[in-house]
Amino acid sequence: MARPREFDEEEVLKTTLRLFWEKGYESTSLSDLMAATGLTKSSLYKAFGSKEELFWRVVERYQRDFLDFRHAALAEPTPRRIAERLLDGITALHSGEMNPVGCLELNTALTGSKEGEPIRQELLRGREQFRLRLRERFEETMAAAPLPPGMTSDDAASLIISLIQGLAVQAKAGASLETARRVARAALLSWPES
Amino acid sequence: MARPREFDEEEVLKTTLRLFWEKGYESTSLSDLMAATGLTKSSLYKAFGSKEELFWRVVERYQRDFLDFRHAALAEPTPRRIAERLLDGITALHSGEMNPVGCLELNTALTGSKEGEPIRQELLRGREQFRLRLRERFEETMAAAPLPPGMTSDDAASLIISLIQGLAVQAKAGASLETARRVARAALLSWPES
DNA sequence: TTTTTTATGGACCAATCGGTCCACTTTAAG
DNA sequence: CTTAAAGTGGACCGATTGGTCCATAAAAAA
Repeated sequence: MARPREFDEEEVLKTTLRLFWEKGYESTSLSDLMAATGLTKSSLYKAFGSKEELFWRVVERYQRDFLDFRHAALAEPTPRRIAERLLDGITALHSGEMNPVGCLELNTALTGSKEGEPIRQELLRGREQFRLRLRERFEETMAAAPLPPGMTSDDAASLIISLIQGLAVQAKAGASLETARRVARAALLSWPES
Repeated sequence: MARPREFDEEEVLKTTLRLFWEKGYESTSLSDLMAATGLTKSSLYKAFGSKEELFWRVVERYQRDFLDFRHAALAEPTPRRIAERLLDGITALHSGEMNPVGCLELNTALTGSKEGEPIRQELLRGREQFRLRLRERFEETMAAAPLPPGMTSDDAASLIISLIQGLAVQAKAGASLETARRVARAALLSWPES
């Protein structure tokens, strides 16, 4: 019963996702968002509340649309298969032609002003939560196929997380798809086949 | 033949190193630097030229004082020993009680405004240069002791670099010394002892 | 057609950014 | 003692930051 939106919210979220992904939260300015979406500040704030709320909407979409491979990976029946699918998924994510390089969350989480600290903390919490889920799955599946001898599920989870972050940094630095693939393959050399 | 400095340049560089290290280049403001050093903008600019020139002075010191373990590592006689010393060095760096967490260069290199782009590119160049030196040393020393079977010197160098970056991210996220040590050990499980 | 409700454009805000400028001080050389 | 050179403090600069406010526009409900 009022004036209708002149823009497509989905479209705007898609556009802002690309921006935040590429530059992280703090380095993406309202001006950037306005220029990329064609919207005015008023429309953005009316529709999304604030820069931060818009960001969280975007993170939600990011996880749903681009980090979905994590669920499939965790469902695999052996440690090696889990690790493989995780590293493959990350590699594919970073080499997607249409995707900005790097990881939205990592690009946001590393540095920034004091104002951005709560956001970084929150992202960090999510990452640690995933690490715990990964460790749990390693624990559950190491009966089906062992981890590399001498490696605990905790070691393995931390190692894989470190590799994922490392690959994200490399991607941001311009590493090629082949490089990422070879790193992933090399990292798993000692992981027993199921 | 003029008025003498009222501050110790070494001391100022030490202080600004800590700031840039913790927050990266762009997230460290002139106000931060002034507050931490007790100097005015005039003194800083007179002594160092600009924020960027000061930053490069600081990077120089960082590499000299904190990244020196890389030289020792590259001088080791086998691939595994090289990799070990690199990962140990990074682990020690990130767990130093007096050090800010994370890596000065990584904290600067990931995101920022368009103005900071040249700085990020330059840091990136240095990183790639080190990767090439590492690959070269793997190539030279793999006669003395082999790399893990199926891993080329290029794979190995990219893998170790990825791990180093990953460990830096983890450190920034608050990972403990023990965690870092276990990741390093786990990563090298399949590397033949010399 | 009038009223109500929402959307939009743009002016405006204080705070902060890196950087410049200049008056003033302090020292050593002459 | 004068002069020249360098250091210092602080006012000032334009640009940019995220965010607010209000007048106007548009459409559905009455």
